[in-house]
Amino acid sequence: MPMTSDRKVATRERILAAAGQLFRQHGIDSVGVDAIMHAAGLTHGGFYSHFASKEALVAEVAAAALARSAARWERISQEEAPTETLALIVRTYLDPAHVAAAEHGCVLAALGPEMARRHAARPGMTVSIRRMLDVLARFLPKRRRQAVEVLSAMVGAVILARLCDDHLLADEFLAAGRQVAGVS
Amino acid sequence: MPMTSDRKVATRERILAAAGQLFRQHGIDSVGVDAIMHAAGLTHGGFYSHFASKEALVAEVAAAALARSAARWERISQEEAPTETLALIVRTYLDPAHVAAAEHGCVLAALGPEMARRHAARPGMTVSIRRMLDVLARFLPKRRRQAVEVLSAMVGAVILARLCDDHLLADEFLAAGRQVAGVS
DNA sequence: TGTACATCAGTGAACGCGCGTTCACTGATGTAC
DNA sequence: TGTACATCAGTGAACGCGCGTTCACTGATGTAC
Repeated sequence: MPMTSDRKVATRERILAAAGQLFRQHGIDSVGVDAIMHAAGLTHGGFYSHFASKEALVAEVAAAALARSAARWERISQEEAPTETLALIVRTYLDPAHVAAAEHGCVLAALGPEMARRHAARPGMTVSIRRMLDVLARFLPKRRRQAVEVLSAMVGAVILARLCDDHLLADEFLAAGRQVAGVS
Repeated sequence: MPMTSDRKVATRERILAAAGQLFRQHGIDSVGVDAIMHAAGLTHGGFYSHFASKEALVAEVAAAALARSAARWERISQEEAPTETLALIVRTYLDPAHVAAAEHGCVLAALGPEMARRHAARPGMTVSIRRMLDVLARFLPKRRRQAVEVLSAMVGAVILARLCDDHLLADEFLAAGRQVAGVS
């Protein structure tokens, strides 16, 4: 085999990362295969050595980017003190920096409705949503029931904060999400 | 003046309604001017007698469709018994029918992130978000603070319910939103 | 009331452009001997 | 170890297509007299 498969895997992951960032920043339909490959340091023709179509890429990006978020929450829950975990997750999520930098933020808040319309993307995202709920539930007094409330409130709050023309109102949404989680 | 201006206003509103429905169903970038005008019973060339550009239409659709939601909440708050208002708004929003029919539902849940990227659309939406918060605050024990929590949770819950591959999990999100609002 | 005129909402062909995808090619790399 | 060969990730020109927008036009309607 010419070219180690390690190298191919690395290139593939560079494409996934570039696409994930550009999709979250500009939306899926506003970013072409050309722009993605350019951001990954390649030319557009090579795209089809890695993915069957742009739609196939979209589904993989959704799954990969959200799995990264879920994995980060799991890592925090293992490495940090149990009393700090929830506050760290919630404060990082409901932070003006997250509102401002959608391209590095949560896929649910950046692309939720767009991904919901692409049926191929949904199974991969559902898996990660469950993992995120599991982490939250372990650190909330009302467990699972409150985990579902907190995730809903966090996603909604970031989306509404990004939509608002007014920083004070945006901050109200972020504070409201923290309130639902019981994090000051 | 040929053609009564009433007729022009009616046509314009037909275009806005058609665009609002198609955008919520398929996303903004997936719907062309051609498809919008066809849905409004016209041909594409006439579009520019009513709007300067597709972007101008998008901003007007965002403002108009969300203003409709705000107006409906206000009407409910005036016409229904005060003890029923909150439950009616919350149960209608967090209903499987709303999850299934995005094209007739709330613009925040159907197009939030897409609209947040279009700066021209944000001022018009912020006005309606405030109106919706004002209605909710009047019927919630913790007033404004809880209104911001409830709107966040409702928007997040519908988006997450649409994203889930699993109806049971989707229903959990809807129930969680009702819980935040204190509506059984 | 009837006729000539002006207006402009709406038509449909045409435009330049960027999209997703294809394909013949290249050249760096791993394998065989 | 050195050489010939096979593989295939990545290149870049080309494709057909649908997009947003323009524009000369038409014909229904309101206005003037």
